[in-house]
Amino acid sequence: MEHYPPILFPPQPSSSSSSSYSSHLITHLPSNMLSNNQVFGSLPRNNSSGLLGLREDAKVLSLEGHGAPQMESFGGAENEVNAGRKKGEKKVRRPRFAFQTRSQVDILDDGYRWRKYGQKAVKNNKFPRSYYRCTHQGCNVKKQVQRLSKDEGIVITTYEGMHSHAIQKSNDNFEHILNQMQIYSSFGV
DNA sequence: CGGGTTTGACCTGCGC
DNA sequence: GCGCAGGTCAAACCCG
Repeated sequence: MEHYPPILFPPQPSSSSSSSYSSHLITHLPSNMLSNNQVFGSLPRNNSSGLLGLREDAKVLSLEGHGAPQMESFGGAENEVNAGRKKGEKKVRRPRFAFQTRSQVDILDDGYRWRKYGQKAVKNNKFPRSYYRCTHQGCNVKKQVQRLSKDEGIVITTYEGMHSHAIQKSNDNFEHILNQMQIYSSFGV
C-alpha cells in the first residue's frame, strides 16, 4: 500500500441526491475511540448532502487492500432518531460516520456485537443494505452496511450514534483499521 | 433455550 | 394527495 488516493464518493444519478458535496474529513481519529468512543459525538456540524442518496455529508477516502477502511466523515450529518417518539416531539438527530472499505466481506469486526434488524433493497444498487444495532443494553448505536454496485469490492459501513460502553470482544482487527485510518487521515488535511 | 437472522409489513419523510 | 424510497418492527425461523 504505497498511497491512498482520496476519491469522492461517486455521485449517484438518483434525483434525490443531486446536491453539492460539501464535506469534512476527520483530521484525527482519537485512539479513545477504542475505549469510550466519544469520538462519535464530536464531529463538526455542517450542511448535509448526498451519499448514495442518503442525507449525509460524505467524502470518501480510498484505501486498497482488504480490511483497510476509508474514513468518511459526515460533517453535519444528522440523521433522525425517533426513539419513543411522541406526536409533536422534536426529532433527535445524530451524526453519522461512514467507512468505505475494500473488502470481500461485508461485516467489519469492530469489536462490538451487533444484531441485524433489517435489510432493504436500495435503489440504484443491486446489493441490499443491512441494518444493525448494538446489542449492548442501553446502547442504541446503529450501523448500516452496504456494498457498492458500482464496485463490488467496496463496502460502505455507516455508524450512527455513540457507544456508551466498552468494546465487547477483541478489537485487534478494528484497532488495525483505526491505525490505518489515522495514517490515512493525515492526507486529508 | 437463548440469541441472532430473515423477511414481509408497516411507518414516515420527501418530491412531484 | 400520492407514490416512492428509506428505515424499523416483529414474528417466524435458525443455530449453537
